[in-house]
Amino acid sequence: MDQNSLPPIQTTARDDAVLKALVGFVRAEALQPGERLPTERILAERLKVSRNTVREALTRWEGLGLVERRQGSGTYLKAAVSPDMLHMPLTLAGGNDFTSLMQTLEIRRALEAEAAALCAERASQADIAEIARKLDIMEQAFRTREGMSSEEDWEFHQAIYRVSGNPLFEQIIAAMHELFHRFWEHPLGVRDFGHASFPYHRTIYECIAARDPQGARAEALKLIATVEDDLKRGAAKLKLSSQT
Amino acid sequence: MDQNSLPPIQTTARDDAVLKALVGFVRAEALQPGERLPTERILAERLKVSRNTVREALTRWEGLGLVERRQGSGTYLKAAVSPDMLHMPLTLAGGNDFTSLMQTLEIRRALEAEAAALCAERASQADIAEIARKLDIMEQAFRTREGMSSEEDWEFHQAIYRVSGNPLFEQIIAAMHELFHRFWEHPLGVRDFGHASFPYHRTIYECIAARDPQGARAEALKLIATVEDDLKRGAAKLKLSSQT
DNA sequence: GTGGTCCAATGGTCCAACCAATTTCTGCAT
DNA sequence: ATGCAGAAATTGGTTGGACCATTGGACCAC
Repeated sequence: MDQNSLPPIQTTARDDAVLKALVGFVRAEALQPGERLPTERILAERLKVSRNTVREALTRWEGLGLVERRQGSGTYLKAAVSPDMLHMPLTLAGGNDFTSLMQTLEIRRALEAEAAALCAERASQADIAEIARKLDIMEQAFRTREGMSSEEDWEFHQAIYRVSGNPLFEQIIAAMHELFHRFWEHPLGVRDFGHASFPYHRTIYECIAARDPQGARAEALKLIATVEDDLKRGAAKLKLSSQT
Repeated sequence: MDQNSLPPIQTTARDDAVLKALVGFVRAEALQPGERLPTERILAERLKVSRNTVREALTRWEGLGLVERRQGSGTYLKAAVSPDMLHMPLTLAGGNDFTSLMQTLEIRRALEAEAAALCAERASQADIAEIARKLDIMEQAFRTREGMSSEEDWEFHQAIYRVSGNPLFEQIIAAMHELFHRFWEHPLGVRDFGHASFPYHRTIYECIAARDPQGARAEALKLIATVEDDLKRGAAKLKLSSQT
């Protein structure tokens, strides 16, 4: 017997049902992000459930960033909803903590390499031209400002994720990038943070233009490795300075 | 008199305060994942807030995957908590269609390979023994039930993610695993789905036990490749059957 | 042991208020 | 009419109390 043939019975799932009904409502009314959805009291009455249950459901959506509640005003849609959304709550310990940054880099290393390889496989001529444009902008910003510009750098990488044909790359890395950003602004005392990664942007591009997935993957790995080195240097420096 | 002994009345953000207090409690008691935390009624009484407020707070933690509630039993810690956790709730508009599943597989391929490699680098003897145990259970389930058991298979992979030392692997892949589960409920007519992946579980383990990161990475890639093939076969079959 | 029954503990839901922030309306002075 | 301060209505946030459904252990008869 296959235990999968006996799915666990589910007698109650009130708040889940509320959310499902709410998805249906949003679609039926074609609600756009920013619009207000019915008050908790109305929802409770219409769905024939307690207001508490409605609140628990909305609390879940609020935690997922799908909705925003304003006391005295109402509850507002914050993002598009669809019947089969995939929720990926990521939690990592510590903010500027070295370990968590290193952990995000391990994830990014895996995804960046894969995205670069896929990009090299799938890029059209137009895609390659677009990436070249972002690369030029980044390189020019690097020369005029004499240092890595996180803004233009990010644009370049995003172009690669987009061309990879898989939107998940951009979304996942974007979530972690946000975390990285605050720290990027004021690096850990490493003056030329990210400097070493500069040349690899062009080598990645050249591999993509040459339709060389393995090369693109290798160059992406080298790029992340330089960032990891910078991070380790910064951590060592920080450790020294905190030893009074 | 110590003014710290006066519980400051925050007019707003009650449930946030509850979570902060809960973080303090978990650290003070050194609660490990899997352990039970106080009942809602006790928390409400101790923190001098309503039980509903406690519930809203716990609902948020449940949504973040930090905690699991079992009716009639209690609320259990599911992950380590720290005062300065960073949450990145990421919701993706997915679907049960072939394309979405393929996209999640591309992400999983990247992460699975990296996790296997890191695991091979970092595994202690105890870790290796634990993975061997999960592997045995899985192989036995395979033989007795003559087919891949998603439950035991998942346990094996989770063990690898855990040993990798980076909780993000488990978190991200777990979210995508959930999506796959839905799909498994509605099988695409491929009877022996996942069958081909079976032998690679042992080869991955052997590479890990031999502390061979590159080998582990290669075997993990082969495993994912078999799943991709199964998926493609299922999609082709579905396409045929839908052509009336 | 095995299988039942009972019972206390616990999360899930409900109700009916009241509080706090916000928005809307009202009415008066200009 | 206009502007604006204050009242009133609206809405999310909180409270306390009650009951239901599930769980898991204790106890008992067989």
